[in-house]
Parts: sequence; C-alpha cells; structure tokens
Amino acid sequence: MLNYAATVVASRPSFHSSARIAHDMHEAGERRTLAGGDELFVEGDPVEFFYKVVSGTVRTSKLLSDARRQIDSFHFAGDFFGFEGTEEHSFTAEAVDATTVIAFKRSSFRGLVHDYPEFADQLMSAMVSSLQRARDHMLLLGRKTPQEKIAKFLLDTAARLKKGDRIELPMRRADIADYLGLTKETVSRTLTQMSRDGLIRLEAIGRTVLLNDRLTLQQLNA
Amino acid sequence: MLNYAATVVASRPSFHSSARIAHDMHEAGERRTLAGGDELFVEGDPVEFFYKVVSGTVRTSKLLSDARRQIDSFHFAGDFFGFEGTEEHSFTAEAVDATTVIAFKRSSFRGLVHDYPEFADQLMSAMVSSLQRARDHMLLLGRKTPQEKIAKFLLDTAARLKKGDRIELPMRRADIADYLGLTKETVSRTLTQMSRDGLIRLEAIGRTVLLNDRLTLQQLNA
DNA sequence: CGGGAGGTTGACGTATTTCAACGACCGTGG
DNA sequence: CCACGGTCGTTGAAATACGTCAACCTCCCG
Repeated sequence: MLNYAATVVASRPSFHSSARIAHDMHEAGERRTLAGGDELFVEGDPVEFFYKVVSGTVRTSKLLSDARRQIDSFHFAGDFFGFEGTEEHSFTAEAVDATTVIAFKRSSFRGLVHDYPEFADQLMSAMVSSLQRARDHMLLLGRKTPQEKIAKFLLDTAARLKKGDRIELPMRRADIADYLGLTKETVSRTLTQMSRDGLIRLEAIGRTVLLNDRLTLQQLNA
Repeated sequence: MLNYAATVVASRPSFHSSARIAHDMHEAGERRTLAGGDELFVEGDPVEFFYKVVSGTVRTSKLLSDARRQIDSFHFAGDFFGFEGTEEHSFTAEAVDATTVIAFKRSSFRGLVHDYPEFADQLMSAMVSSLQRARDHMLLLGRKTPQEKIAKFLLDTAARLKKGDRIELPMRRADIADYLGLTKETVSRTLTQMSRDGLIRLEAIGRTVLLNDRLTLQQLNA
C-alpha cells in the first residue's frame, strides 16, 4: 500500500451553494496523488476510506485465482467509488494513469451527511447511477458481440471524458479487454477492423482514437 | 437523482424494534400479488414505485433490439429493487413464479426516511449489496466458463433461498441462460454433465436440484 | 387426444481464444 | 549517443468451446 500526507479540517459552512458544498466537503477528505499502476486498495484490505476522483482514471477490478481479471468500472473526474458493505474490500482499485483523488474517512460518513445534507443525495445518486451502469455493463458482458462492446466502450468513454470525437484513452488494451470480457488480441483486431471500415481512426502515436462515424457506432450499440 | 416530495401515512413510532419497523413500513406501501410472467414494469415505463419482495421471485432484465436478453438479477423474499435515478425505468421487472411484493410510492421516499430512520440504512445497505452482487456478476459474465457459472449459480441460489442441499429452482432454463450469459442448451448440457459427474442430482420431476458435492462445486467457483 | 411449452440431446459451424512471432516505442545505462 | 531490454500493441495460424439449428421427448392442460 501507499503512504500519503495531507490533512484536513472543515469548518461548518453557514449556507450552501452547490460549488461551496463541493469545496467544503473536499476539506473533509485528504488529497492523494498517484502514478499509473499504484494501488489504492486491494481485495481483502480493511475498508478505511471511500473516494472521489479529482483528475485521472481509476480502475476497479476483481481477480479469479488463476489471474483472470474483470474490471467492473473505470472512474473519471467527479466519480465516487469505494463503497463497501463489509469491513474488507471486495475489489481492488488502482490508478490507470497519473491520478488525484480525495479520500474520505469511512467513519466520517455520518458526519458528512449531517453537515452537508446535499452529500447524502450526491452519494445516493452516485450509487444509483453506479447500479444503472452496472446493469448496462452486464448486458454488454453477457450478450454483446466484440464489435458492439467496443462501439459502446468508445462512445461511453468519449461521453464521460467529455472530449468530442478525439479521445485519448488512458488505459492499455489489456485493461479494455478485461473491462469488456475479451482478450487484448480481440480488442486490437476489432479496433483495426473498425479503422479499416472507416468508423474510427487510430492515430499512429499514443492511444488516441478518432470517432469518424458516430452514427454507425451508435447502430452497433443496438 | 432521486426525486421525492410528499409524505406518507404512518404515525411516527416512538421506538424501533426491527420487526416493528418492518411492519409499519409495510403499511406505507401496497401489497400486490402476481402470477408467473406478470410484468411489474417494463423498460421505459415512468417510475412510480420501488418494491420489496415478500414471497416468490422477480427477475429484472434488459433487452437488446433483436431480443437478446440479459437478466441482471433474481430477487427473492426480503430483497428491495426498482430504484432508478431517472423518470423512466431503465430495465424490466417480471414475476418468475407466483409472487407477492410491496410497492412503495417513489414519492414516499423522503417521508419514509424521516419517519423510519432505519429505513435509510436499509436502503443504503440494499444498494451497497446490490452493487457488490453486480460486481460479482460482472466477473462471472466476463470471465467464467459455463461450468463455473452454473456452479456459482447453484451455490448462490441455494444460499439465497436458504434451502439446504435440495433447491427447487423457480425459473426456467432460458432464464438461467439469460442470467448467466449462456444459451439454454449450454445450461442444460452443463447440468446433465454435472449430474453425470455426481456433483448434483436432477430430480426427474420439476426443477429440483440436489447439491451432492458442494466441495467440488465450490472449487469450480474459483 | 392434440398441441404447446419446456427441456434434452445430437451434429455441425464458426467466432473468439490461444499460442506465437514480430515491431514500435521508451527509458536506462554503458 | 546508441544499444539493450521491457512493455505494449499488432498480426497470423490453429484449435476449440460454445452457439446454432434441428429433432425429439415429456408433461400439462384444454
């Protein structure tokens, strides 16, 4: 595990604007900076914090005994993650690239909800949308073809990163594969095929993808 | 976000035993009886209620345009389901067999939380465990073999139905298939193979399965 | 008795995985 | 400054596990 510094305080705010709430709440957590590959916590660790992504990308995943891996979600700026019902983490969280998060003490939960009533709503809403996302992803994993999986992945990621048609993917092919339930070879082949078909363009350098034909991609999304 | 407004019945109880809370809360919702196949709501319906299963089985699922289906969860007695962040349902809920549920007005949410503080905890915890279950299921869908899927399905279902080693499955093979991301033929073949291998016993009549060799099933669960 | 739904089994085809090789890129250190 | 090694990505060839298609059986219920 990693060591950090950072501290906090948080004086009780006298009234709440949304931005002000966000600002104050952040004071109730500590900021952490991570490099790609760094672990935030692994399956089995005691649950001490939950998190909000400030910048960068976090992947949460589960492993099988023989190292098969399923990434259940990528978390981008603004996303909360790390809620657990148990004392031990049931999944692992790692930074995909250079990332900053805010870690909230799990025990501060009640206090936060009390001091910042909006906070409960934010969390509820984070959970509800995590659940919705999870159901979508189960549909993808259980029933979609590789082409459909990749199409949805590209469109979703573009939307979540709020880039237009040019997205710089922060994760490697193996991460995409473990997210979509494919092998990295199939991810690679499908991307090059889409590129040949003119749906996307793969820039020679880096992990940049250009969405050339959103319409066809959307149709693939079924 | 969850939209609430409104209030509900229910006089504020002066102190809370868990059973008493459950009883009072139920008065805040209406009881419904369903036959197998009945719909509670379908994708696109306006969200009016959320639900708690009293008895029987509910399946929640999503469809692709060409009728491919993914069941994301079976809900048994005691389970809550039907939370949404939007005004329209993003998935469908149907009774699998003869089922009773309690339907809570969505708008009563705030009132319930207010009148029954334990309620918020119950819901939070229902959501957290739904999320955990969802992550488990994504691992299964993305990375497990048919044998492993079936083994986990049988063990989980036995545990959730709180039967011992003899479980009466309420759902048909096609439901199991759509839950596990397989075809009904593969489900059938895998079950008969497990039966030949002595891991389980398929009773000639009905949908009863006997777990003969939990240990091996657990090992398959990886 | 007939028909439909649900389940099982068989034969077959193929999409995706597996295994393997290669190439580009990048940071490091001699 | 270039050589080296490692990581990441791509491509090819081959094997196979699962899906597809189809037949058949049983059980019900009308």
